[in-house]
Amino acid sequence: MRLHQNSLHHEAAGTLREQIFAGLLAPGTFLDEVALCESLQISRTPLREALKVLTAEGLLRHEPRRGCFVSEVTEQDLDDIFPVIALLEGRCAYEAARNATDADLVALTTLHERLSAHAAAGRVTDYYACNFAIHEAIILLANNRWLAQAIADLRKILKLARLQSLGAPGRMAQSLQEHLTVFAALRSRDSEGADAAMRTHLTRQRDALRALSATHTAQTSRVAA
Amino acid sequence: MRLHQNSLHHEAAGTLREQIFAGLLAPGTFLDEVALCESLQISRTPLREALKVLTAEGLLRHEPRRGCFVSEVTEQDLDDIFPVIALLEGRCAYEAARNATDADLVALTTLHERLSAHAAAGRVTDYYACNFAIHEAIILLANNRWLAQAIADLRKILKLARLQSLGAPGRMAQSLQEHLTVFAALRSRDSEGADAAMRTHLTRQRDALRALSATHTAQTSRVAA
DNA sequence: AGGATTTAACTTGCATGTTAATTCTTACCC
DNA sequence: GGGTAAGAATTAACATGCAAGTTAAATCCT
Repeated sequence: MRLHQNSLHHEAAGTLREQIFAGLLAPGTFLDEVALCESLQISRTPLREALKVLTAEGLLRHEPRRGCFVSEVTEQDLDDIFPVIALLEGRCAYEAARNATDADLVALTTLHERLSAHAAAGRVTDYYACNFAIHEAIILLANNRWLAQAIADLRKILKLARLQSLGAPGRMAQSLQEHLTVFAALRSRDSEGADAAMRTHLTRQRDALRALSATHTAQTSRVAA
Repeated sequence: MRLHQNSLHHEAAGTLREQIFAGLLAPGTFLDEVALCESLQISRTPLREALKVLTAEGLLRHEPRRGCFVSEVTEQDLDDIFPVIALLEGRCAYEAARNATDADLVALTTLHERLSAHAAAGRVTDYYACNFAIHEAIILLANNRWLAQAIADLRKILKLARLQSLGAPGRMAQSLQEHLTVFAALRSRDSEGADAAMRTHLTRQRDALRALSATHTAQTSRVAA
């Protein structure tokens, strides 16, 4: 009857993951099995298998005999995660500087031209997407499956937190400059420089975020007062 | 009737994980669901949930409509994983040098005394265990949940490969010296030095392993010839 | 009236039945 | 004799039913 190209639990895990990233399932919310079964139009078995997968990924937290809840990401988690990603993506930049072919550099040039254009025009969403593409490209150039995996695992948690650091005034321009510095190092095959520049970029990203959340909490407490 | 302290799928995942690490389920072997159900005395549902968890961890590989197989670790994987672990545990040593209290250093002193004794007496198994305890201690001292998680994820894959690098002649003595170098840096709060020493230690570990596998393949091919 | 205890509704967790896809076997045709 | 196609067996994937545990409300006792 039905074409089982991909298994249902795999599909379910995918859609739930997207819903979590989209904020439809916010951190802390309880996941009612039967309700999700109705919404996904599947039975409880594949759904429960999907929940196990997402729990193993760290997106959900499982309390025995209580059920699953969307994981919550604290500021402490961000303080822990960002330095690790900086280390790992720094390493990617290091390797990328050694591995990149001329064709790779041409492709990266195009991406950076687009990034500059988006920054100049103030297109935040496009900037996010292009920024993401550049990071992905550099990770691919590192050509290390497990390095990429480790980064992906941690970035999943960040995605769950739905950070929007570019909201800080001037952050997009600063981010662009950092990216151009990384790219300059890549072009001149300066692996150490690329490593350092990428670590700086991600450290600054965390700083921008922290500043933003500080002003935000200050605002909310001012409203509360 | 039965006390459901831990759920069955959780228990099953644990025992299967141990069986994989112990080599009872060797890389490449197919996991027959009904056979495992009999051996674990559980039904197919919790078993399948356990398989999903282990697949997410990377210990198993899942082929749609075919089933699960124990993951195989190639030399390429080792070449990819070791540098990443070196980076991450290096960072742990860096943080540990800054975080360790005097009491922590006393505990580490005891562990290193034991490590030296095991090395002097040639007790390989005890050396492994003590070596592992020291690595764990330093990871804990780094006090970064996600850094520890990333390391644990990668070490799981290494455990699956059942590496025994201490088989190389003189490796245990060399390993001991490297550990003592790391510890000296920790004691003098030299975070950069601790980082570098730990990275060196793990790089050498990979080298010892590569040399060992080279002699092994040379031997087997000699036998085959 | 306030607190403790019992009980009922609900939900998770496990077992088993059912379906459908893949693979292996076998027979048949070229 | 080799290759292909049809069919049978195997089994992964899904649905459903049942049992046990948790939560919360209602009743009873002090």
